[in-house]
Amino acid sequence: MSWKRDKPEPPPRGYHHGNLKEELVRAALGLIGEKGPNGFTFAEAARLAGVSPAAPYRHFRDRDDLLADVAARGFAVFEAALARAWDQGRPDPETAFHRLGRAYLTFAHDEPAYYSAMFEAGVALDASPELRAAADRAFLGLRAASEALIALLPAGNRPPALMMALHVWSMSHGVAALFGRADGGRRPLPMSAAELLEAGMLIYLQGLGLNSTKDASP
Amino acid sequence: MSWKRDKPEPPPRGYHHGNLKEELVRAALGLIGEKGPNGFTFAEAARLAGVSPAAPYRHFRDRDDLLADVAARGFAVFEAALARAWDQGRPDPETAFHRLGRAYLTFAHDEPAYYSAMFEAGVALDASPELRAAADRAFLGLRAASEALIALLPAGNRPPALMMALHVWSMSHGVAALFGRADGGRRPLPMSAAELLEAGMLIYLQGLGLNSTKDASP
DNA sequence: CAGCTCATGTGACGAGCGCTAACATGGCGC
DNA sequence: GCGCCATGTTAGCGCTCGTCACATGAGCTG
Repeated sequence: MSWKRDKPEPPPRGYHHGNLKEELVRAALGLIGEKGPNGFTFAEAARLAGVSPAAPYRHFRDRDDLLADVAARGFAVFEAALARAWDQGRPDPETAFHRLGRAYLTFAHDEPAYYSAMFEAGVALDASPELRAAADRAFLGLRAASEALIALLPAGNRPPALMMALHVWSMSHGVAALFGRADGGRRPLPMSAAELLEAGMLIYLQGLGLNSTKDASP
Repeated sequence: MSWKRDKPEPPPRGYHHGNLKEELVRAALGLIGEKGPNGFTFAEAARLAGVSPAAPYRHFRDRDDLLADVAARGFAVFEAALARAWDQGRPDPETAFHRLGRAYLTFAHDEPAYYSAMFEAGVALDASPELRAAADRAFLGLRAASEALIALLPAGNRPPALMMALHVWSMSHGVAALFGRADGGRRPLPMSAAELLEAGMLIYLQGLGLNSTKDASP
C-alpha cells in the first residue's frame, strides 16, 4: 500500500547513526512501557533504533547498564516533578505537601516505564554512580519537604526529618507498587490510589500532631 | 575429595522421578533466593532437580506458571506467619498488631525468595486462581486485624477497615521493598527496617486516635 | 586538501534459554 | 500378565546476550 517505502521512517542516515545512545534509551523506555522491564530486550531496542544488534554495546556495557541509565534519567525526571509540586512549600507546607503526594502517584502512573526501571527492574542502586546520585537527589527533595513540615511542630516533639521522609517514601512507594498501576494484575479498590495515599498521609500527619485543619477534599 | 560420588546426591531413581513438581519448586526457590527472580532459569531448575530441560513442562505450562505456583505457596506461608503473629488479637489488639508488623518484615527478610516471587517477579495476581485466592486470604488476615483495632475506637470516627488494611499493607510493603533487604543495593539507614515500620505504624495509629499508651520499646 | 586515526557501526559466531515435537519407559489399573 | 498413559528423554527451532575481527567515515592535523 505504500510506494517507495515499506518501513515508516528510516530517515536516511549513513554508516554512523549520530546519536544512537539517546535513541536506544527512548526505545528502551517504549519497550519497558509496553512489555514490562523483563520483556525488554537489548536486541529489540537495537532493531527499533535501526541498527545492528551489536551496535548498542558501543554505548552500554550490557543490558543492565542501559537499564541503569534509564533509571537514572527517571530519577532526574522524578526529582524535577517532585520539586515542581513542592514549589518550596508555597503557599504553605501542608498544601504543598499534599501536592507532593499527588505528584508522586502521578509520576508512577504517567511514567510507568521510568517507574519500572527505577524500582521494579531489580537494578541495584549502585549500579552506577550517576544512578546513586540521581536517587539521592530525589530523596533529598522529600527530606527537605519533611523538614519544612516538621518545623511547624512545637519544638518539643519533633521527629527526625530523615525518619519522616523515609515513612513518606515507603507509604508512597507501597501504594504505587501495590495499587498504582492500571495493569490489571492488581486488586480492585473502592478508591483511587491517589485518594488512598492522601488519606494515609493525612492520618500520618495527624499522628505527628500536624492538624491539617484545612479540608483537603475537592 | 569425595570417593565414588562427584555430585552431592542423585539418590538413585529410575526413569520416573517421583515428585518432580515439589523438587522443581524447591529448586526455583533456591535459585530465586540467590540470583533474584530474573536470574532464575527454567533449565537450571531442571538441572538442579536432576532431570532433562524438557521435563518441567510436564508439570508447568511455562516459566511463569512455575513462578505463579511459587508465589501462591509464598502467600500461603505468609498468611500463616501473619495469622500466627496476630494470634486472634491476644492479649490485646495493640500488642498483637505490633507483632503483626514485625512478622511482615521478618517474612520479607527471612524468605526473600518467596517475597520476590510474590511481589517483585512481575507475576500478575490472576495468573492462576490459586494465586489470587492465596493472596486474598493473606489480605483478609490483615483486614481482620484492622477491624479489631478499629473496634477500639469510639463509634463516631471509625475509618473503613478496608482502607486501614490497605494503608498497613502499603506501608509495610514500602518499607520492605525499599529498605527491608540486606542485598546491598539499597540505602544505608540510621535505623533498622523493623524499627522504621514500627515507628511509622505508631504514628499512623496515633493519627487514627489509637493512643497506644503502652510503651513499645524493648 | 590529503591522510590518518579512532569512535562507531557491521556480520558472524558460540553459548544458553524457552518451548515444541516425536519418541521411550515403566507404574498402575484392568 | 497386559496395555495405557503419565512422566520422562532426545532433537531441534528461534531467539537473546555478549564477543570477536573487520568496515566506515567524521574530524583533526599538517
